[in-house]
Amino acid sequence: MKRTRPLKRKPKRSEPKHREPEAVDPRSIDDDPVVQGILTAISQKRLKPGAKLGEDRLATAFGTTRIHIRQALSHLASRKVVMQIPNRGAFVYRPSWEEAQDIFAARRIVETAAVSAAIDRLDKTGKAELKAHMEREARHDRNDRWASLSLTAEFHILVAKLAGNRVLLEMSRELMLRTSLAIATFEQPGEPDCSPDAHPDIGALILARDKAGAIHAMRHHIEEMEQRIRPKEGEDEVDELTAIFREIGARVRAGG
Amino acid sequence: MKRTRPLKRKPKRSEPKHREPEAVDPRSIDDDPVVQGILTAISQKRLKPGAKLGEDRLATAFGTTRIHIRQALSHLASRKVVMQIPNRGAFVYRPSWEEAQDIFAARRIVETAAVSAAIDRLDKTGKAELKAHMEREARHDRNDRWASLSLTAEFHILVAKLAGNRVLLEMSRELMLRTSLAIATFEQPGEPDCSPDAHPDIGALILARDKAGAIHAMRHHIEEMEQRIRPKEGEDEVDELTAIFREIGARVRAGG
DNA sequence: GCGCCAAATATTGGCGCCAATTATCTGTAT
DNA sequence: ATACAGATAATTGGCGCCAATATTTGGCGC
Repeated sequence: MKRTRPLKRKPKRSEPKHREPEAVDPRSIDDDPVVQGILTAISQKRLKPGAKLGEDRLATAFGTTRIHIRQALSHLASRKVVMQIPNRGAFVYRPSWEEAQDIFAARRIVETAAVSAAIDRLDKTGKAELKAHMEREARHDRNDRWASLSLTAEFHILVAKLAGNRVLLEMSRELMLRTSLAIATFEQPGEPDCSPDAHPDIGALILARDKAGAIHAMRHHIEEMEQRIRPKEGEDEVDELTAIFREIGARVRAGG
Repeated sequence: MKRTRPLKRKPKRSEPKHREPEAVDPRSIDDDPVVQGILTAISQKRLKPGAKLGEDRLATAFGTTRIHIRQALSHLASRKVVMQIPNRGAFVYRPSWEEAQDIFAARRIVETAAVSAAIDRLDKTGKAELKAHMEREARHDRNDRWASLSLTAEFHILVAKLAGNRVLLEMSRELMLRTSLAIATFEQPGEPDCSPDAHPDIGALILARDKAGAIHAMRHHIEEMEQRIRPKEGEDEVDELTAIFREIGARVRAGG
């Protein structure tokens, strides 16, 4: 009973009728700190596939309640980022070898199409964004593994954004995440995810509006990534989560 | 739990070394009856975009509890099939005009690639499945609108299945659903979703392994669907009850 | 009659408790 | 020492209750 008069934004209330779900801010669960935290932890490979995501542990780490955690986990399960097993809990999703290959194949399809569309509708703003990203990627510290991973993902997301299709952008985001899981599951130790020189090449070809060349470069780039993973048989992961979540939870509480 | 039991403490308990979640039943929430019910109701256009999905009503309708309904609704919200607004409830998702166009553009990308892959790996089983579906579609009752809609969707899903990529298949399923919502939102009354002759043509071209022809036919087919929708300005969406009562009132006034 | 304001109602959101299930630990026998 | 079995702790799943918010209804003034 504190805000008796929030004063709706538009005085255009011609309809005394009710049913209008529009005109409300669609704050999604994607903006949830827990979801964001787990997502970044996964994309930065700080959470390994198969790791257990206990509800109580996450709740104390993020400083929220268990119900909130459950909502976040079931959302991530719907996006196939975590795997929920009845009465056992939630685990970071571990794709099969076939699924990993399918993810890369899907990325070849989606991202080559994104390159094509991005070139078609490339304008001044898009060129500036692309150049700015290439600057950042050229200048970044290659020894900082987390920054490298973030920049790598951002490049592909930026290309999808330049394509101007929000549905395609969503699909690219999902595929990027699942690629992280696929690579984390099947990578050979010590190798980077992307070859460092691929992104400048692709970016330059996009800026030059060389559609065939850019598409070929992107396809080749994704194939190169795919060839760095190998099927593997059995391995058990060790639980190292407490420290990670403690740190992430502290950062979230601090308001980072 | 932190200090719920100060009586007996055995801190000797080690960290839970979790078993690898393999060899468990992968029963997902997609198999949930509520999710399936809402999904089929939407794809059959029995639930219109913007319709309110009240928890209590759904709970009594499906004969289950409210918590179960909430899980199903949040899952569907993660898949962008329903829209959840805080403190207001869940509604059938209503895409914007731009999103509807993006959905069709994404389908052109994904489904032409699916056609290509399907032709590449077409084998005896695939040919048989395709022929069987074409038989069913040729023989079905065109006046049964729900059956027509189901068969239409099944054709596109079958092509995605023949492509042999599960990730691509998931994406096609999502796009089919969202297409249903886009068409239901922006369709002109009285027109069918798919032109009736398009599927046999595409199927025949796939069976003939005419890759360029099949891709072109699929792209044209999707463009044809897209051209049947129009943006609507006067968004005065009259809700169902007022429409019914308006009609009844008119009839009463006319007939005495 | 029309439009705005306030009480009443309905619906959603969240938290605590307890049952069900799983995983772990301990004890005993081979 | 290993293996099996029972007991016990920990974790997840589900339900009821109650607060918070939105929607509808009723009332008042113009």
